[in-house]
Amino acid sequence: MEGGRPSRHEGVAPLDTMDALTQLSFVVHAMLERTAAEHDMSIVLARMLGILRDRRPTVNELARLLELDKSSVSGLVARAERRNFVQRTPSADDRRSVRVSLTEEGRRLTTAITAEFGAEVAALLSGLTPRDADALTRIAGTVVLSSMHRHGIDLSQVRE
Amino acid sequence: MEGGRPSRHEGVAPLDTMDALTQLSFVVHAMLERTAAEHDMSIVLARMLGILRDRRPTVNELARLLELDKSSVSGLVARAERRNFVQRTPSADDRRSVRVSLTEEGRRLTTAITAEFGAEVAALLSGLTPRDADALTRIAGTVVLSSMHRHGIDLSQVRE
DNA sequence: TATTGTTATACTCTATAACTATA
DNA sequence: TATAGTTATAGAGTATAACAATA
Repeated sequence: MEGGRPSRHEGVAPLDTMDALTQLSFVVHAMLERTAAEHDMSIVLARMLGILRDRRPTVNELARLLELDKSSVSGLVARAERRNFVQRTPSADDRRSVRVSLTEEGRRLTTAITAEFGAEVAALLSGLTPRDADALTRIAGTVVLSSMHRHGIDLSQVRE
Repeated sequence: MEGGRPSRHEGVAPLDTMDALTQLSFVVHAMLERTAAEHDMSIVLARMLGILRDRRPTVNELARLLELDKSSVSGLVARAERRNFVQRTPSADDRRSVRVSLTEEGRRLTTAITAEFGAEVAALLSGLTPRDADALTRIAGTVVLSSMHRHGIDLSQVRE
C-alpha cells in the first residue's frame, strides 16, 4: 500500500506491481485534486461537472454515474447550484424529476479545468519515451475496459 | 476528466491518454476504497496504517508523508487510536512530540488489507498478457519516480 | 521566539432514514 | 404501492487559527 518493500537507497529498487499501480493512482489523484483546488473545487465536484459537459441527467442518473447515494448527489448539486455552476430544471415528462445541467460559468470552469489537467498529465508523461507513453495509454485503456466489463458497466451508458 | 469529446489542444496530451490515466486512477482508487471499506476504514486511514507498517513517525512526519495539515493528522490519529489501531507514545528526546505506532490489531488489519488489495490488483491485471503487465508495472514505476523527483521528494524518506 | 501537537470552528462529502410529491 | 428528490442527522475528513507546552 505504501510502506514496506525491501527498499534500497542506492540503485532504487523497482516498485512491485501493486505499489506501482497504487502510487500511480495516488499521483494522478493528487494531481486532479490540486487542479480542482485551484478553482476551489473538490474532485467529486469537478468530476460531476465533467459528466455534465455532454449530459443533462436527473439526480438519480447522476447518483448512478458517480456511484453515490441520491442524497449525497442532492447535496452536491445544491452546493454547485449555490455557486452558480449548475442549474436544476424541472423535468417535462416526470414532474418528480429534475434535470441537472451546466450554467455558462460551470461550462467555462469545466473547460478550463480539463485543459489544465490535460497539461498536467502531459507534463507527468513528458519523461517517457513516445513508445512507453503510447503503451501506457493502450494498456491503461485495456485495464479500464476489462474492469468495466467485470462490473457489468455498459460503455454506451457511461460515455453518453 | 470524464466526458467524451476528442477536443484537442496544442501541446496538450490527447484526451485519450488523459482519460485512460484518469479512469485507471479512479478504478484503482475505487478498488482501494472498497477494500478499506470492508474493514470500515477510509482510504486515508488505510494509507496511514500502511505507512506505519515500518515506521514510528511523529504527527508532523505523518503530516508530511500524507501531505496533510498536522491538525488533520491529529484528528486522524485520534480516531484511529479510539478504534485501537494505533497508539501514541511520548517521544523520549523531544517532550513536545509523540510517536505514532501500530497496535497489534492495527498490524493485523493492515496485513489483511494489503493482502486483499494485492489480490484485487492481480485480478484487475489478469486479463493482460504477462508482457503488458510487466510493461505497465515498469512504466507506472517510471512515472511515479519522475513525479517524486519533480516534487523534490527524497526516496529514502518516503520508502524508509 | 520557534516548534509540536491539540482544540475550536467551519466547511465538504458521505450514508441512512424519514419525509413530500408525484407516479 | 413505488419512485424522485429533499431534508434531518450523524460522522469522517479537511484546513485555518488560536492555544499550551516545550525547545
